[in-house]
Amino acid sequence: MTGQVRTVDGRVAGRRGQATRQKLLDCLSEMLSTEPYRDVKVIDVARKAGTSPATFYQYFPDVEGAVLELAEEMATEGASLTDLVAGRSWAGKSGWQTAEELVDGFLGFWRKHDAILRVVDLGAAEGDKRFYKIRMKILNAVTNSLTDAVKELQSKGKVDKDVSPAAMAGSLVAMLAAVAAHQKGFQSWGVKQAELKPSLALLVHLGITGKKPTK
Amino acid sequence: MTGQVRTVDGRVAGRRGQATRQKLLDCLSEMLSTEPYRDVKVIDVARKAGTSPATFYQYFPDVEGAVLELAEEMATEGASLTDLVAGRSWAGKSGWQTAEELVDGFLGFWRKHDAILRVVDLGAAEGDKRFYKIRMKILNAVTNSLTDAVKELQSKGKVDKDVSPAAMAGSLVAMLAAVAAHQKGFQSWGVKQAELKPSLALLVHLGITGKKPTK
DNA sequence: TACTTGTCCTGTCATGCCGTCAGCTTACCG
DNA sequence: CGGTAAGCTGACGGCATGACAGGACAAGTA
Repeated sequence: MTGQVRTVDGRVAGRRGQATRQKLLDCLSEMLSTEPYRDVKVIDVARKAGTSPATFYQYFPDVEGAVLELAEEMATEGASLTDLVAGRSWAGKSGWQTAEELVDGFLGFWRKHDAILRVVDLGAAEGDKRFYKIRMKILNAVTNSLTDAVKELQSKGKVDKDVSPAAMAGSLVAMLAAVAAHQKGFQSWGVKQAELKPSLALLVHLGITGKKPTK
Repeated sequence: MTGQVRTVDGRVAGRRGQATRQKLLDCLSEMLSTEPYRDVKVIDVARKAGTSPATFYQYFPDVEGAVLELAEEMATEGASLTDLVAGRSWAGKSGWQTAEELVDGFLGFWRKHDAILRVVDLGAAEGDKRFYKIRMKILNAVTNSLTDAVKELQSKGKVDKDVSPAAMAGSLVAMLAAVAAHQKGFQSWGVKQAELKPSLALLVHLGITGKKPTK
């Protein structure tokens, strides 16, 4: 699927080249989690990786290009988020469990990749289609599954027909993403994770099934 | 409350100075809505305002400093968001109306200030306390009111005791903020505003009262 | 009108990052 | 051993940054 890794000027990267490239990505990733995106400079990344700026430009057009690469990587891993919803039951006790595990898995994924996700979020909000696409790729994994769940419940007459499945699923996923992005903020405000998760799970359950969960 | 406007080197700004300062802020605001935050340069803002970079540095320490100024301005205006919740009823039809108007007001405010809010969001997510404080100031207006609403309904026995009012309110507000921030994204994905708002209002109503609304 | 005072703006400069290129070193292969 | 392509870097013009000193300007005073 993905062709060979290539340098900006078209050469195919060999073993050594790929290693250098990866090292640059690793350093960039680390820098993103320790200082503002706006202040990340090519020269700093290069220095940290023990190489020169010119080398950086051999593998990436600019910082944004490298960030996109990191984001793609993460998005691929994010495909596994589908498993949090697909094929699960929303009835009775297992419905509550489904909601809880979805919240748990989502927050965990976000915490793991928070630095790069921040930048993706910004890019998407600024209207950059490339970032938006990546964001969709991650969120769609969950959104589509949730949309299907609502549709199915609707067809069984268990959920009001006037709810738009896509809009409901989208809203819930946006909520999860937002809370996940500001986890630290919530904490410093006095709201503990232990309280946050049940609220989120409750909202997810209410939104999908329209009913209070049986725990 | 706010003392006199001062330049970086301590002089008090007169009428002309304040006008220049404001013009710089206006131009910065406009630039933020037309290009990525990362690419906004002092020299561009100055050029746009018909002045020189040196003038910019007389009023602001850097771009971030100026953005903070814009954000403070907006936060002050955002205090009026409290009115969307304070003193409203959550019972019966008026409860549904409260939810609808909250969603409407919130999305409107966000759309009006989307450019600056993006940057505030990023700053907050990156852990910058100054931005986080501003974000709180805006969201708290709504969050606190919602928290009170939940507490009151709990005391009347209408809502389960095991729900944390703060966590629930915080989650809902985070959802509204997130959806608001990605309004354009939703649209381009095929979800229309007309479908989005009812879903959000429904979730708000469900979250606060625990019950389906009567429309 | 000429002078004074304080505000306001800009020309200029040292510094540092950006992005590119030519050219050197290294690795692989016949 | 020589050829070829990959891999890396020093160096350079260009531009943004941030500081300063000094000029332009408005308003009050004699």
